[in-house]
Amino acid sequence: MSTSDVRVRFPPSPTGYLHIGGARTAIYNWLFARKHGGKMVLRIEDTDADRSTEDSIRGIIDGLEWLGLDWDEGPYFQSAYAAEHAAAAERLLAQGNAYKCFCSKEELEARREAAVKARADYRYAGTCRDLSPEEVASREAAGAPYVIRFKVPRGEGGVAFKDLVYGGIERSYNDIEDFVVVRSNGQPLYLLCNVVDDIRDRITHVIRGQDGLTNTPRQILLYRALDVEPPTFAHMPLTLDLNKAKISKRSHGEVVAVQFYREQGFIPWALVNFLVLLGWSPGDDREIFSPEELIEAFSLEGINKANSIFNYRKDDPKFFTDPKAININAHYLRTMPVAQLAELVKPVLEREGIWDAAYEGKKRQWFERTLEMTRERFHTLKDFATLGRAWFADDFTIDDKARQKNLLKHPQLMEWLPELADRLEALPIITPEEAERVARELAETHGVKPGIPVNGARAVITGQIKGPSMFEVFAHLDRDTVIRRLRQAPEYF
RNA sequence: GUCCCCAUCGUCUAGUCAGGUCCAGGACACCGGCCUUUCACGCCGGCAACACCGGUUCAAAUCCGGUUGGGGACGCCA
Repeated sequence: MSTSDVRVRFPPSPTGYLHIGGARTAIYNWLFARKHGGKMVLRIEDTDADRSTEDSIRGIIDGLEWLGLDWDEGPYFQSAYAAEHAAAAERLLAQGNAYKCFCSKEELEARREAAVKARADYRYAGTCRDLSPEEVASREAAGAPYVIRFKVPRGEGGVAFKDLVYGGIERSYNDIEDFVVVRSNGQPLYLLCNVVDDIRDRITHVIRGQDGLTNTPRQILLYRALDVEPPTFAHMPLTLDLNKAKISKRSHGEVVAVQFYREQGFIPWALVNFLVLLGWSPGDDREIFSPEELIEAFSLEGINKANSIFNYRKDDPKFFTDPKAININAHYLRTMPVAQLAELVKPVLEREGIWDAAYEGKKRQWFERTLEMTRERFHTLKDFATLGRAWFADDFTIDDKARQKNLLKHPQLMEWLPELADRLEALPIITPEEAERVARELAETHGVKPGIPVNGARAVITGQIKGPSMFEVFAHLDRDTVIRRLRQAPEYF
């Protein structure tokens, strides 16, 4: 097989949002396709009609697009191929690979419950497996509803396959029950639809979560019955929470949704970079990858077999998601080309109503310099509009700690700060050097350490307790703004 | 309960397939120091793991068996 024959698929069911676990599956598929010059197919598994609305589909696609994961074909919709699914079921029936089962749902459920109660193993007993054609015909004629079950081989032997992550997997026939492929209402089930779709889409590699591992032997049986060579399988470990439970929106909330990261000011690629590391490693110490580097480094062999844990603590005051994710995002924030960062900050400021069109015009340089000065201590794009608000707008609020520690502690600042304003105003042009000189002179005049007036100025000018060198700030910010905010200092006391 | 899978620092992981170079390396988080007008960045240092028991071997995180623990599947969901 030439490498360009690789075809993978990402088949989400529409849920209205992209789950980070799903995103991780998409990422691995995408990387594998890109690495081998293959194609990725997006297929929406919308057979469950009540869950599939236009909005719920949109949510998935939005998430993928935001992450920058592109696909080569699709989106295809599973529901569009109902006729093919039904035809496959007919074929299985005609070939004797499947049979009609008239057992009632209630009856089966009762048996299952009894088995659970008796702590026994439950499996369909095969009651209808050997019904005579006459019997089948008469029940059908009587209008008895039936499902179609796959006829799993009986006796010795089993299904074996080589998983690209887990290695050899084997399951004996005896452990596989005659599973249902078509509902009593005539609708084929996922197991069959999925196989039929993968055959039609000529999928060569199925890369999916480990929760699909037990489906694989049954699906291989389906491939065989349909006389098609099964694809290669690669199952990836799951992502769990700190209690080793599956992460879900129901129990963990928005943190599991990709959209949440967009709202929180994540850089899309940073999230991809974080997610790919959750269960995969290049085999060396690298952790930060450009898309090209990641495609180059990626391989299914690097996927870990053990489940990984998404290190998220609900209500953690310091980290709103896995600390490593935030760290990686912060890394990109402070190292990416500033022009590129500007593109990402723009919508954030726009949303807050503090964007100035001149930032793309004559204030472009000033804007980019501002980003450079502030990004060192920010973690998300949102920080530019919150912690960094004073750089772009007058409606910032002063941090309480900054007010307590750098202002109220030194009541004389009520006079010193306006005095600093006077001294700065007297300068023909405020340079960092000149600003430092006048600030130090002022401190000396009053016999205090320079840090006192300087940090007081930081509080009233930036609203923060921390930030870049204030001498740089005096010179960088609009002269009138600096002087005005210093003169307003007494208002904070 | 049955079947399948897994097991290295708090978390993500390297090392396991080809046993010795590993009294186990990196990253995040945490703690300390340096730098500094502040904080961050950066740099330096610290804390911290081979689940347990047995076997094979001159030698085991690495191979084998068992135990324990965890996860997944067991739907007329996808």
